[in-house]
Amino acid sequence: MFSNTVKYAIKAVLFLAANSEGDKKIMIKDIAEPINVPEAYIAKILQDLSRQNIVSSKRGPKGGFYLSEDNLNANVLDIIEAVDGEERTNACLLSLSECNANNPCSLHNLVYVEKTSMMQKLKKASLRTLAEDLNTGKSVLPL
Amino acid sequence: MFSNTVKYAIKAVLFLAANSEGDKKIMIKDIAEPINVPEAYIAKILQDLSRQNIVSSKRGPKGGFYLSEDNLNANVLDIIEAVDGEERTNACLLSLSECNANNPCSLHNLVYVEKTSMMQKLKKASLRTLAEDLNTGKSVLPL
DNA sequence: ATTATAATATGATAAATATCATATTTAAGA
DNA sequence: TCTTAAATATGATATTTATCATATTATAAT
Repeated sequence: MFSNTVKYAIKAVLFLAANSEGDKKIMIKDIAEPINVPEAYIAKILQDLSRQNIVSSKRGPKGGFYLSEDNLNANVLDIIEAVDGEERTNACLLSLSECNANNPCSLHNLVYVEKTSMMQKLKKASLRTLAEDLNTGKSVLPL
Repeated sequence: MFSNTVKYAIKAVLFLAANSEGDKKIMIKDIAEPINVPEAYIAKILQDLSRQNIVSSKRGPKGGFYLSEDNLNANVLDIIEAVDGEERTNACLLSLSECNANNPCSLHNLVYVEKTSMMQKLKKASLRTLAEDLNTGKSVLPL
């Protein structure tokens, strides 16, 4: 469903959301280990997300990654689109360039409702909320 | 969402479903062109699907690919799983090995309903039905 | 039987994704 | 201001996915 990069990105951002309070910063190695993602790889992804203002960072001693209040208002779809590009999430399941109710691919009618609803859900849930779920034990971060 | 291979496989099989009546056979090149997929690539995919009894084939003159009555009873999920393997379709969105209601990843609660429902739909619709939609103009095959 | 035709098997190449490694830059603290 | 700690930038390697090419095998028709 999602690429490794997207999964890793989501995990890392949610880890930050759940673990950095205020402007407390977390180093790459302290992110990589608990979410079980190769350090150098998650570093590259976080650097990219930082450039795109999905996460915040500071270098030097006592530096690291964190989420600003603004960052916390983002949602999962924002992360997915930052990594994969928007076209990809909106793309037709069979890659028909113009796939819509008037010109539906064979799967469009079948799963359009579910697909749209899924995207909505991913867009509605803020990182703040998801972090709360993690901290109250309502959900867990993958190994 | 799906890999190119899966998309191509679905397109090719649906094309066969919609265009081979009875035991009329269609050659690779006459499949590749209308669905706009590289000939050598779709050849490889169809050979694989043939080995897995998703499609039927016959070599030599007047040979080609077709769907037996039995093949026509399959569904889209069968194709996806033949190409990608079953694990992949059932996998957790964040790759948590044990992701379920008791131990849900951060996205599980959020989209489990939609994801499950989508899989159900892909499983319920037989190739026969989807072919009919194509032939009655209710849906189109991607370019 | 021979020929022509079509899938099959196999392997080579290319492109994209994932992973590893490291020199450079920024900033804190002594 | 020097040292150290952190992200950043960059590029190399590996793996997977996608694509191309071709020799082999089966079969219909002559």
